[in-house]
Amino acid sequence: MPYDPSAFPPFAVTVDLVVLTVRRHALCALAVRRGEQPFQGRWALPGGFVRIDEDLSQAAARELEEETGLCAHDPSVPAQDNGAHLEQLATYGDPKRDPRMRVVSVAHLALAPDLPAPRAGGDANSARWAPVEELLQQGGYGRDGEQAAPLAFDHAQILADGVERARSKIEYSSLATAFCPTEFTVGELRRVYEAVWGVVLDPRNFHRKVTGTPGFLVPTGGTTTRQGGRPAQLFRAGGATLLNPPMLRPEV
Amino acid sequence: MPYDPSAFPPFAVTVDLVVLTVRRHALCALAVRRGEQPFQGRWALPGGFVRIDEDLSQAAARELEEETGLCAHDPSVPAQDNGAHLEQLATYGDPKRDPRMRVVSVAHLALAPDLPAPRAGGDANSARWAPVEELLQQGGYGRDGEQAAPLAFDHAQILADGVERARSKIEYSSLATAFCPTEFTVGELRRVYEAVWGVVLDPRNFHRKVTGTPGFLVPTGGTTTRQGGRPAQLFRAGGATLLNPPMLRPEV
DNA sequence: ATCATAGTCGTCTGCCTGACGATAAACACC
DNA sequence: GGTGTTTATCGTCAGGCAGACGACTATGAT
Repeated sequence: MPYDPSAFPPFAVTVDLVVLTVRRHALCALAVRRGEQPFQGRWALPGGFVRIDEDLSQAAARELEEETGLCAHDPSVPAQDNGAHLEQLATYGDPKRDPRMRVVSVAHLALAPDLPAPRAGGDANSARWAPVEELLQQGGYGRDGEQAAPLAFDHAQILADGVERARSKIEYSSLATAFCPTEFTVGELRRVYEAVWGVVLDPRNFHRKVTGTPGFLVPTGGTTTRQGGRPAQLFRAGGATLLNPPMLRPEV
Repeated sequence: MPYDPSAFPPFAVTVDLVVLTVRRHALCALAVRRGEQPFQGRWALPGGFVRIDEDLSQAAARELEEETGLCAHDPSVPAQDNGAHLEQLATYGDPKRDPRMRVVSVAHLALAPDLPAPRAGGDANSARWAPVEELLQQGGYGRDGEQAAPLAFDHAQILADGVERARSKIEYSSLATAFCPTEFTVGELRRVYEAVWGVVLDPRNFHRKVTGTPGFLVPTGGTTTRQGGRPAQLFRAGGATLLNPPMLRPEV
């Protein structure tokens, strides 16, 4: 097929973000309220156009920083600053996914600790953390009795794919630590797994597993009682990124 | 950020294909020779522009059919026709990846059985199956003593990502059967694993594992001696797509 | 002082895997 | 027809790991 630079069909390319965190024992995602048509007033995933001189991961990091103030954490740099984990998720390009024009969206997945409060230009009403089940249930009712309209565009599918990626990835990688602050306890890490998977885990077997996996956790020497009860050892994420053998999700 | 439909930067969107098969005990990928600048005469992955009214997966299936005659196998349809497995891999959008213009490429991964001979408009010289190590080694020499120039664009990276995806995915899914004909023996399936992973597996433990995993293999009742030696039972791929527990790749 | 809460260490049992012996059924060759 | 070679298939055994669960420890609350 002969190549003609002027003949290619023009596309708009965007990045959409699935930003996940764990709050109050629930897996939550960042949602923003749309100010314009289409889907005006509906909740959507944060995102925006890729600039012409910008790499896809740069665009995703920029959008993440604009929406949350989080600094994207490059996976190739093991130094754990206060940044979030960011990785490409999948690309969505159905011709009818945006009624205005042909848009291809490269979705990214970000995992962040609980700390940050959402900010969207200072308008607290236009961005929020919402439990993923609330965002994904179609036609149900939200926490305040508000009608839970489905997410705009195909964002429900994107969110579902991102959640599934996160659920499976913490099985065989140390990525669950991305949901924790720099220093955390085994119990806090266990509550992350419980929230993401929606299950209850045995504290003793979990403790044996994570402390027995070399490179997963590094003790800092300190302890804390911020969860109540007996003081717990504080850990930092170790250098290992792949868990072998993996942490198995209980079946069904 | 106000939305202006005339203001978005225009991108070209393409699909590139990593088509893998197992031939002569080696994992091979489909490569096509470029007829135009840039990278004229170099080997590249097959691919092309996404049409304006076409979904990404449709475009990938169309390119796959054009290059190999293979019919894409929709993963949601368990009926195993003579089609290949096809899934989205990742999207590559470095601003400098194509010197001519801004191109975002949505790479797809296809797994096919050995049978098909490459065809690219009847020109046998412009398409071939090449062992992936040969395509990935930079500056080495190919089988015929031909200088093995690196693949065009960022296709070496795309191919490496596709190979790694295939290697890890056959661990926990039944996808290795996509490399086999409709009916196959346990030994043939084992040779697929050995070729993809580049290891040697114990035939006895492998046999126990795959025949003991419910839903993985369904005996057809027939036998064959096409591999020599004692007749082997013939199997078909079962309905199970996820292997639990997974098939573990030997370490190092 | 007592209780509730959370963390940590052990034990036991069953399952799975890796290593490897043994047997079975075809073909090639003499 | 024997003999060797090749591949398939079944069995055995020991070690590792996970699930179930008992026991003990160290804090704060009342």
